[in-house]
Amino acid sequence: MRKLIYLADDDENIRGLINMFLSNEGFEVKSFANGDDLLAAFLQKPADLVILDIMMPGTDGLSVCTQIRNCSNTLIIIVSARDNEMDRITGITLGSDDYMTKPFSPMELMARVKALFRRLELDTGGSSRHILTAGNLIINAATRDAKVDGSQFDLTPTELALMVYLMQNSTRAVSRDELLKNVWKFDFEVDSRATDDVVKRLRKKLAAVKCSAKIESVWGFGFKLSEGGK
Amino acid sequence: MRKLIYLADDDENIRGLINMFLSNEGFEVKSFANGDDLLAAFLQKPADLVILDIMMPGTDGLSVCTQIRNCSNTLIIIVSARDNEMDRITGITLGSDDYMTKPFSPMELMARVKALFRRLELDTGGSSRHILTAGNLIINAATRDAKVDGSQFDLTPTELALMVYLMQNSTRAVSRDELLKNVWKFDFEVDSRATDDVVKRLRKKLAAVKCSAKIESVWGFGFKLSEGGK
DNA sequence: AAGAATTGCCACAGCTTTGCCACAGTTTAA
DNA sequence: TTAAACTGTGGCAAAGCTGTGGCAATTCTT
Repeated sequence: MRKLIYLADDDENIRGLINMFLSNEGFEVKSFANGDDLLAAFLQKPADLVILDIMMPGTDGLSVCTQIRNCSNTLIIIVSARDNEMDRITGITLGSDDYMTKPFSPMELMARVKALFRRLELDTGGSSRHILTAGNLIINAATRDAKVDGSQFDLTPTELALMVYLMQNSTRAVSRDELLKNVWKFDFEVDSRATDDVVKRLRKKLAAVKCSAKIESVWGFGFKLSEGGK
Repeated sequence: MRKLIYLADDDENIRGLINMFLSNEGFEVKSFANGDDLLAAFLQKPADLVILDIMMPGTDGLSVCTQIRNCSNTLIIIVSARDNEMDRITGITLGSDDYMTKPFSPMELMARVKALFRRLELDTGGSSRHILTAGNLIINAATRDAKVDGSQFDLTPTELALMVYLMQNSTRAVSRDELLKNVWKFDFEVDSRATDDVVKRLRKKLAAVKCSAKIESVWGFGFKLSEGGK
């Protein structure tokens, strides 16, 4: 799906220029002459990325940045004619993801916009990445390699799949149902303790190789990976 | 958990400087005099963020960047003495998340490092809209995390469900019947003091972790959450 | 085809949760 | 003031959940 980008700058030439470059790259762009209009539009329909000039009539870019960040995770780039250390630092600290000073190269802006979307992709859709880590455990899902402290050990297909799923979702607890659905591909409701069995075997193997990562039980729910004390 | 940062630069002064600043901010830093050493260490134990100089003896920073990006999602910042548009653009395009030119302000580097971690956090952790708060209590219904003042504590399934319901309806008092119907899924009329029991245990747990939010009884009706404190 | 590996299931033991009870303390209403 | 209704508390036992070892069916290997 095409990414939607909002742009606020009081200089019409700059708006046109950036708009052109971004559109050429396949982005959907909406530009605004001031921050208030952008904010209003954003509250109506959030964009995937926002580019804000600091000095604008009405609410300044930094305030708009804070307000957007208060209610959204959207990517934000701040652009400013003022170039001193303090401005950059406050700009970034206030919640923007990048800060560029005018005059800037449109090409560099393009590169940075793409870098931000790439980062978003890596962080969220990251299933394309095959190397997973948890504590001293490294699993390469592509080559089916599992290593602890550099020494390799074996996992069966199911064990590997379960481990990979837990590692891909290591920030949260995963329910047994979710595992049965996504690792076992059972669409229907089943009452099975298959998950417990695989976890049982995984725990034994991980302990045998002194892996710092542990599979913890979440009572009445499922499991959660813990990296284990550093 | 402390973030691990790898840093490669052939200038010992710069290594020391950056190392000092990052350490002061609570990061765990390991610095290397060239890219090859860093890459070797990274393959052994991946870091959370990598800072690469471009011009170094041995493999240059850009190649190291590409190699790391090939096998990992780690955050990468490229730092270079060369400052022209083309360098910046290729640097960012090759897979780094940010590009800074020397000489740079250590404070700005700090700000950008933190911005990258913040983005990572936004993309992975806080992404879900299931975060509920009441006083100093934070419950993430999706990850089943319950925290008071940042320290996590455990809730049983029923306790969690009841707490979430109360927090979702924190503006009003909730009757016992409503709780039995929506949390216990009892369709029929029952005379049960199950709610009181769970509330009893919840109160004990909340008090044990010095939670400012309290479950208040509404006489002859049910319960109501109060944020407490302030 | 025989042997090995994998994997789901079972049964049992041990632990946690949770609803219930009895009783004491509190609030409401007559 | 008193009785009735309601809530807080500790204990308890049934129900539910998890860890474990063993086992059998299936699949993979040789």
